[in-house]
Amino acid sequence: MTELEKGPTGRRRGRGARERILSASQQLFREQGINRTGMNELCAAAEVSKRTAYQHFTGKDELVAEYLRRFDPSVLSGVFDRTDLTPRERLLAAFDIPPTTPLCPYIGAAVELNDPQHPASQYAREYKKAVAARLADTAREAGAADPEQLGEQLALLIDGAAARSRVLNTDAFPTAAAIAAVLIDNAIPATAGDDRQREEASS
Amino acid sequence: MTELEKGPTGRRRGRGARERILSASQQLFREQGINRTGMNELCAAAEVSKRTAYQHFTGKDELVAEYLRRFDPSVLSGVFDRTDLTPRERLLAAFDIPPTTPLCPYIGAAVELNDPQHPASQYAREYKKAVAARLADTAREAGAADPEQLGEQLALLIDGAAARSRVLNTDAFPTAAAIAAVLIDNAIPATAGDDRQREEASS
DNA sequence: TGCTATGTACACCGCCCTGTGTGCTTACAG
DNA sequence: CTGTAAGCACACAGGGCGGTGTACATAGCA
Repeated sequence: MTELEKGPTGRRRGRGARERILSASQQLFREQGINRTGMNELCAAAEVSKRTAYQHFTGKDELVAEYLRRFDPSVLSGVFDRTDLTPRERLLAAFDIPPTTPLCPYIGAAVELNDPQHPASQYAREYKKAVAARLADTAREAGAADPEQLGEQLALLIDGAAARSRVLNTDAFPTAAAIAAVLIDNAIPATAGDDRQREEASS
Repeated sequence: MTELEKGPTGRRRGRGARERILSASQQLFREQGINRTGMNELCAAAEVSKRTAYQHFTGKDELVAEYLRRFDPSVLSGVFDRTDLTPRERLLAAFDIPPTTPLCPYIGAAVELNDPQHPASQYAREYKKAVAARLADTAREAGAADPEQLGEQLALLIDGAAARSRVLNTDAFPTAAAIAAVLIDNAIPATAGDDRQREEASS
């Protein structure tokens, strides 16, 4: 999406089938899940010949891994890079995921693939660790006493909200945000150099 | 498992194929997931003829729903019924799920089936609500200011720990328990009639 | 203009899946 | 002992799946 993608050789000939394949993956894998989306269907949606798809990806497994790697982490990086917010606000903003996101695709992939060795599962693990690390960094910036712990806790809240939203078909992120607010206030010493306005989450 | 199961007619003839089928479901669906477990494999594991299986269940969907309905909620009821613990201890004990449980099967089913209308998905929703309700009851018993909110929050923590454990292949329940302790202490007024020993979770 | 990488169209393979049809055997109650 | 419900063995239908083979079309650079 961000930039016109080059083929495997890097010469960028043809008409960008690879991009269309990955774009269709984003939509279909998320809407229907990985296992319920066949390669035929995916290629039809991408308006790409099946043969072409298998010239770009050795198999569905590789495509799935690339799909996760390419997943636009709009929520993630979009929040952490905002300089208009204090660190504490950034931590809370991570829970503002309004209507979209049927389920964090990393959780979905881990469940559907059911194989920790699968490249996609490995990447999902890396991603989750990376999110926790960025949360920990921001927590440190916000002056948390134990930033690593707070980062891990907030990451768990995000995953909990995602999973619970999926099962119950409702938005659980407000609940998670309320918990996050409590944890953040508990973890940041009162003398931290941050604007500590106290906001109660009353639903 | 609890009681010898009767066939569809209730006469209990034969040699209890239905029980073996459900028992095998418990094992295989949990170990391998639902979609990755074929009926052939399942029947072989249950030492049951495929024909017999389809005489007990109209289809795999019905079997899956019954598998969830029959899932031994040892953690759930086992914890809530313990009278040797104070309400507060019972809330915390819900996070003592030591080694087992690859993933809460309800989350797994919701992800794998990807259909909110599926009977199993509907039951998963009911179950999750029931857990939150029992947590809320216990929270009320423990004297929480807003027991419904605390129940929902603790339920979210459990789901978060389950999901995160699955993706990262590590045990996230201690982290969730630490958060729970904070929430519980924050939600229960200091004057609540409960033993309030302060326990810090330092990992 | 031609060369080559890229993409196309579509039939096809082998596999595994859910689910059935059929005829036979066994357990158990009366 | 006998009738009947329960279970069994096994082949097979029908379909979707991931993936391939083949012959052909096109885009873009030299």
